[in-house]
Amino acid sequence: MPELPDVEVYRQYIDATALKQKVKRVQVNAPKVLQDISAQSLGRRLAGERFKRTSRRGKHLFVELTDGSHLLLHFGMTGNVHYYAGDGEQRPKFAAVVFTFENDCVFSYINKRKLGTVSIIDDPEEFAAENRLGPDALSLSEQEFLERLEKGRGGIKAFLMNQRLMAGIGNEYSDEILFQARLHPAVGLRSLDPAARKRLFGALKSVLHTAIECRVDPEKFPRSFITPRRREGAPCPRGNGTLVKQTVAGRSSYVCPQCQQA
DNA sequence: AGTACCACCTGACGGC
DNA sequence: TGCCGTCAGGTGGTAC
Repeated sequence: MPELPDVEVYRQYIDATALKQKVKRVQVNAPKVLQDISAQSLGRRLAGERFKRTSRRGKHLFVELTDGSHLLLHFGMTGNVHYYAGDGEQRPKFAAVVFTFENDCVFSYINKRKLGTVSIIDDPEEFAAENRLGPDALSLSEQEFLERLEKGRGGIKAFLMNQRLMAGIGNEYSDEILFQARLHPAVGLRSLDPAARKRLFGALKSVLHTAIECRVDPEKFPRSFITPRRREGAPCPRGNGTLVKQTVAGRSSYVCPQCQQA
């Protein structure tokens, strides 16, 4: 799940729960997710620190600590977070890293497939530069977006998912954006006319904003979205036919052949 | 520069 | 019910 809207909702969730709490101890159940840090030193770095404030860039979530360093969370394909009272509720399944606070509440970084990342970094900006992460997709102006479009050469779906051009869009939301913009994912950037370019930018913003407003709950998504019915043979929300699945940019993609011409 | 493919991990699901 | 193959919303490396 975790693309930009999901990670934004996780961020808001942390703000509403674990923020300002002081860490008592850290338990690492899946050392695999730790990057450039041992379980022991993660615990040492965090003990006594508070979760001061959160930020996000694309699919990366940062929690600033009292000492100015940042806890970095990336969720891969199966990451999630959960906060609960330590005594009553039982530890969620697949809890990879568990943070216990002074108030005995628990913040859990969950990751079933362990493809995510937990680390401590000095500075998110520096991290983004080192990893060549593009600007957050929601902070991108139309002009910046169009400039990037003009420089690109490949297919439109690969463009949207390229984290170096803009950060945050993954497989699922790229399909939704392209459906809303009525563009086929395999269309080459250079064949897009100005109206299509503008439409794409509008769809990008509205899809991401809408998903966040709905707290990424597919049941709350507008009827016009394909995400809640993301499977082959599902009806096109515009009543134009049925969705088909095809591989584009190496990923499973769902398109309405009537609305989205190749 | 862009794409295609593999690897990383492990669970969920459908078919037999 | 049980086993097996297939697929999964991310990312990074490698090889064209």
